[in-house]
Amino acid sequence: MALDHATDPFPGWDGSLAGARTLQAQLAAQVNLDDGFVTPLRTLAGFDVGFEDQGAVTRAAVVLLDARTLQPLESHVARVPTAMPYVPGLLSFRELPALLGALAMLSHAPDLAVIDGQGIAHPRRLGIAAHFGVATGLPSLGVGKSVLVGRCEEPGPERGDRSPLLHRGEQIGWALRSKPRCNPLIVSPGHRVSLDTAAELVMRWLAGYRLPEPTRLADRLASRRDQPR
DNA sequence: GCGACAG
DNA sequence: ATCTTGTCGC
Repeated sequence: MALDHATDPFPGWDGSLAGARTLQAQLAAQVNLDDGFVTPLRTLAGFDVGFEDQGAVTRAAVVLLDARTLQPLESHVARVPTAMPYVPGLLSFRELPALLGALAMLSHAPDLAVIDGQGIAHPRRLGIAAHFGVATGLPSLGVGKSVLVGRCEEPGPERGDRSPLLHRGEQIGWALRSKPRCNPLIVSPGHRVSLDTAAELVMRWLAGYRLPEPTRLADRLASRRDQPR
């Protein structure tokens, strides 16, 4: 996928942490929470990040899947020098460059991107999945394994049970029981996906595991401590 | 001021 | 995220 419309993910950023937070607030205003993806979805892209050389290299994996069969069509791994430490709330400034590198390796743009981490379930409503969506213009949503901000009730024990994740009086996502006896997933919209749809889509992509297929397959690629070929 | 804090 | 094998529970 040629990045013809590639926009700078950090426009005008001065490199400071304060500047990063200010930029997040600005970019968050561009997030669209109305469903704006093609129906029916044809392709999905799952993304995840891992590290090599004690963190010196950031490795982003992407897997393109057929949205109907959930079968993988192609996958790639991008490696870029790590430029930022992990700072809670600023994850996208550390991992987005690698994710965009992986996206650029796809032969075609996906109809929707599924990213490991939060969408709008973030202090300033711009978790990495939302940031990715605004930067690329692609519909996106986040699937996290734990909460960054907000509170929620423990969802019921059945597959599909869910409870709203609340923060400052508004719903920012869901705690979703994707599999019995497993900790709930934290699902939130990224860009061009609504709150309700985000949870429904993730349920649709489950195949017997805690993680939905797009992120499960990308995870497997991103965290292999071997075959750097 | 003290904790909490995606990956 | 990463360092790391077997082990307990369903």
